[in-house]
Amino acid sequence: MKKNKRSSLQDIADAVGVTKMTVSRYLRNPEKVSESTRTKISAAIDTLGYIANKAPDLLSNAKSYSIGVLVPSLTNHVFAQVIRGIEDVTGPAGYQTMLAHYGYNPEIEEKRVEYLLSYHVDGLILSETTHTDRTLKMIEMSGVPVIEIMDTHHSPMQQAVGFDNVKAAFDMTTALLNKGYRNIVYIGARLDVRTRLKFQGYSDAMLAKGYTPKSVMTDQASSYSLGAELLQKARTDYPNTDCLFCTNDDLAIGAIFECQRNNILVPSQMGVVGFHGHDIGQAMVPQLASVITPRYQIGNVAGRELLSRINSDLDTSINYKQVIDTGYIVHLGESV
Amino acid sequence: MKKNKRSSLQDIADAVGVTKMTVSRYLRNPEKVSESTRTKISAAIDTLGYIANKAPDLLSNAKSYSIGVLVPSLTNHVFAQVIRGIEDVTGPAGYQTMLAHYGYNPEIEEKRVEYLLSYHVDGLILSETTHTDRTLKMIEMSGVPVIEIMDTHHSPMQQAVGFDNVKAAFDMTTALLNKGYRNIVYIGARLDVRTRLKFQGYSDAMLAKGYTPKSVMTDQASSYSLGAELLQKARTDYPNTDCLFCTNDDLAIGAIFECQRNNILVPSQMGVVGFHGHDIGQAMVPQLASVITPRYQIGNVAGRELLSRINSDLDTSINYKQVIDTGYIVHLGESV
DNA sequence: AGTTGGTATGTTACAAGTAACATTTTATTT
DNA sequence: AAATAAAATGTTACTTGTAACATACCAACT
Repeated sequence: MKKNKRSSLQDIADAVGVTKMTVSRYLRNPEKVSESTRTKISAAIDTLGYIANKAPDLLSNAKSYSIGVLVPSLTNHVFAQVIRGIEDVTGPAGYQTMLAHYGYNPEIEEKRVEYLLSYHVDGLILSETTHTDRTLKMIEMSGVPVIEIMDTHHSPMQQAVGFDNVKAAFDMTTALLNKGYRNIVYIGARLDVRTRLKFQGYSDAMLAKGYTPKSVMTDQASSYSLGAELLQKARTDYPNTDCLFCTNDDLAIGAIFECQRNNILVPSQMGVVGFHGHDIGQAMVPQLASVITPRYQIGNVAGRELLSRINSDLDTSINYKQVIDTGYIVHLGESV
Repeated sequence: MKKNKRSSLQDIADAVGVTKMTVSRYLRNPEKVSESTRTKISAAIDTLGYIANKAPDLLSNAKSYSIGVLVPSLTNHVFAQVIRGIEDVTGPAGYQTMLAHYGYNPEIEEKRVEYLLSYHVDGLILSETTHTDRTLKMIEMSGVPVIEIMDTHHSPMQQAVGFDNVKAAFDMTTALLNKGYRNIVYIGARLDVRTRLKFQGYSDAMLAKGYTPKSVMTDQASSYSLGAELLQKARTDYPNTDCLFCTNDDLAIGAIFECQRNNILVPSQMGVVGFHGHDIGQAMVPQLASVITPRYQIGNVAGRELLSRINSDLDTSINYKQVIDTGYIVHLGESV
């Protein structure tokens, strides 16, 4: 049994007894088609279940009204809010999001970018500042506007929206030192660029006040249970640890749970700090100290900027460098 | 300044001095092109940064090697694992995922389905069992295979992979009653189909043993803070509440935190149960009682089935009804 | 030299929809 | 009734890549 081919404009036209041009007009400017024809076409479309084909749009190089959004991971709660921020701007403007993820891997990112460009997305939002050479080349040649989100520490391809991870970690570490912590250990997982940047900020702050940076790092993916493990490792490696600066909230929360299981009082015996300020950390007891990052706003601004560049006549992809800093809030909560 | 148009096969051909057919051959069957031409084409492609255009694939009705995956929400952690399960099968087989979300709204789902079909996806995975008439029509006419995941309580369009939400809630409620709880209150948010199915299972179990179902419901989206609120509402509405059966882990965890803030002992003064068995609930203190659902496996099985139908010659979209039940585990943890 | 066979490359047609222009039909005016 | 304007519909050309067929070229053999 053969699959029933989906119906094209031609099929509708045949059913009604006009040319496909008339059907095309009906879809685009109904008022240019006579009342009687309109009724017949409408009925035929309902009966045959017509679905537009994107191919001609791509062919004629028209706008696809799609934007490509690349996030490293769907498990990472950070990006759900970023995406909401993007779509709250792009959706009402008639753009659909093509969402893909690449597991923090630049080679996979390259494949995803190629995929998105092969569908002629009108713009790209990337979550990384490091890319393969071919990724850079493809984007440059395609001429689509690109915005890199989350980190503004590096010089952007074209435009970046986010905050400075080094500075954020520096500020948080300084606040912890001011609170009296001295043996702060940095806890890192999935050694991606941002984890390294935060470690740098932490180290800078420690060294600035004459303390030694210490860290427990792994390339495993973050999880609550990993946070528990790394707390134990920190206490073994550095027995007088008085505070953990975790690269994200998941690790921090896992560490706090492990403290609870081992009757280590937080914050009096152990301070614990996360990064991003997720709901769960803010809802838990004790409330988690964290750097609260404006994820929704980052998405929102990125979406707005991207749209404005898509709708600009200028080729903004050439010789265009701009950084938009959305800031962050050092929030000390109850866990330090 | 005009945007630099992306290069086509024709541009490569012009640069080398052959026809685009030769370039096409180079990409598809390099051995059919002479050594010298091959070298020149390869160089030109590098220089011009050629990216394939998907349009001709769509036009010639060839397979797009894309599958559409529709999830209700990206915030809901349930689906991150489902997607991983899907892509672990479809990725190695050369399929890309077109991911979209619809905020639990059938009208938006309809738009997303239309969007995905306009890009000629080879198959669809939907997370819902209720759809608009037009959604059903479009899918039927397009002839693409569809799999509905998560719930198997309803009769599927074609094929469903998941578990029976009614039965799962019934089993959990029965386990709670066997443990001695009598005043179990059902806590529901975002009144989607699955929340209602679970409430039905809970009610059936309560009534079967002669107890009165009680519930606190809201159509707000789930969150940890909402769980805290609903705990308080349950205690106000039903002062002798001894256990909360929450429609998901987020609400349950929020409720437990609120108990901790109010010095209500869990489980001795209040049992709390969630649904889905997420990491966070399993890592926390006390470990959350929950119905552990095989989300990765659901995605995996759905992906496998979809691929097998895409690659089948038969038109499996007609007169095809199959339900694959992946089961679930009632896990009582430490919070009851 | 002429035939055969293989290799490399070219030509044409096609898929779906639309812009631009062309033609036909209908309505309105003189 | 003829002329004109306006409305409705049709025709052609174009976008990209590839299948199917056609041609050109060169080497090997009779």
